[in-house]
Amino acid sequence: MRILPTVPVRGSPHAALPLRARDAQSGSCSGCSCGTTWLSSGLDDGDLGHLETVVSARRRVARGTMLFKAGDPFHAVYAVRSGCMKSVVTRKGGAEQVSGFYLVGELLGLDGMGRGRYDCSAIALEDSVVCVLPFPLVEQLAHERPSFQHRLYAVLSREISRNHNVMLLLGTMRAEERLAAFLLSLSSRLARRDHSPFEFSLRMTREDIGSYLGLTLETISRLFGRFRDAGLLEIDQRKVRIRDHAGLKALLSQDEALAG
Amino acid sequence: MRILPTVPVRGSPHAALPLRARDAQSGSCSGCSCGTTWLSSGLDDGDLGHLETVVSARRRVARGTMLFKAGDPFHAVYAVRSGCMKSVVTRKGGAEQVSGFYLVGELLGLDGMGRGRYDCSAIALEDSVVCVLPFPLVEQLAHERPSFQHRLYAVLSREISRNHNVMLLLGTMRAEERLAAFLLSLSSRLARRDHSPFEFSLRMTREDIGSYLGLTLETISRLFGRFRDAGLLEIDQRKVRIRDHAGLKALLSQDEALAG
DNA sequence: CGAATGTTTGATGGTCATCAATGTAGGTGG
DNA sequence: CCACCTACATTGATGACCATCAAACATTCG
Repeated sequence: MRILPTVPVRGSPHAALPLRARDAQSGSCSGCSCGTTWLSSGLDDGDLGHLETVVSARRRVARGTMLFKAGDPFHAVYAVRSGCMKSVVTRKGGAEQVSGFYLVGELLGLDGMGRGRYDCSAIALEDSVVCVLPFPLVEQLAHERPSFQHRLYAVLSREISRNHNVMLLLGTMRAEERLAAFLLSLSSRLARRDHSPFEFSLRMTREDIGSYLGLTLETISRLFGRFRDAGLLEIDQRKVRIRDHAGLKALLSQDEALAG
Repeated sequence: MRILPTVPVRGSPHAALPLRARDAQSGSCSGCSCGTTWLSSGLDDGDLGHLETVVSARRRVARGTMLFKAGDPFHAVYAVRSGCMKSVVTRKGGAEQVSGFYLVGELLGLDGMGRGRYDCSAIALEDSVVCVLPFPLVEQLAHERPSFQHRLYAVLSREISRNHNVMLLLGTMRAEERLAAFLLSLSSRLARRDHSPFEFSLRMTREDIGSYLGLTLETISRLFGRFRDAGLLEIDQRKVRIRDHAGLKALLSQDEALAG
């Protein structure tokens, strides 16, 4: 196996966590569950064993700071180990949009593979820790383990599918439906991580949500109010409690309900 | 090399073109330039040589018919050899949206790798021919040729980047900007295929364009009128002639122009 | 040629952005 | 501990932008 190129630490001045680096190099990364979500389903244990050799280090990202910036050279993919991140695309004109939120166990930075440069910036929504997966190593491991390879294709492709859903959301849904879809998606993603699907805390601001959904922060705020009044959910600042899951779902297929 | 699994022909009843199948199996696919666009840049000739072994067949797709349907099992990726295709995502509610247009030389079907099923349908905008790239073979070739592998990652990742741009478009641009962006993108993609960037013919209806841009067909029609009146372009039905390329570009960075 | 499909153009209104003002949490230093 | 400050959230008033509905026109195709 080729020697690990030291991963250049970029972006935030906080740098990598040196205290865990030795663990990582020895292949332990104990307690790091980052692999179990994005590559595990469908993998046998043998493949998971190899994943550890890819996790070369972890890195702490303080709230509000950038893990990487659009235009930075692409060296690694990251898995969120704790905390929460957002990715932001920027237009030449200067307009920005949140292009995704990344919860514990989810992967970010995949978009950088194409040009060799990240095309969006990653910013921590709260103090977070990510696992660094240097791309040359990912590539090599993929080459050695066909099932890992397959899994990697799947991850990339699923990112494309996810984007299709966002395009549908932005292109065809009205504000209410967008927020309902967003909340349901968040809920199910959290549920996958042994979190309650009905009670959680938003890590992002109304503005972030609005940007992601193509709406303004005021509209988001009003919608939360409307949802509360309709008995769909309770909301206190960022604490959300879903009261009527079915009701939220019903918002999505409204047109069908009327048509049928 | 493993034996080529016969590619199951799905979707349209038109099936594969038998007359060229022999060519393809012998590895010639003469005149098929589909590979030269999506995998060529940056590849040496040696790799291109291998591409031919992947192109197992071509398939004719009549205007308005489906190459594959959302939910169909994923077996192959397709490269447009002639004609033009669109992809369509469908919501459970029934709402549809055009998620992309594919010109000669471009790849479609990548989104199917994740779940093993296509998550959008591909429909021909005019009588078209596609090259069939059976996925097991693509995978195998990628495994054998690291540079091909790399190229494949790049293609997938670039699709993600492309989607980010569409999300930006749908999330932050107003109708005028969206159409300008669309026309400029089309223009530059055609230019890459030795086509004139200033004079071309739209293969899709106003409704398709509207769906893709998150607008209605009437809005598209009105915008074309406005662009014509502003001297930005000439348009006669589907024939477009760009008269003021800079003017179109200016529409995109409008806010910046005002801010700066 | 007729029928189907796609396009243009007009009138009207809904949805959501914008502007503006007030209210609330969370952190910091006196 | 309180006062303060900053960031975030709520709520209201107004109108822009674009969807919707409707009708006439053009083009393509069988």
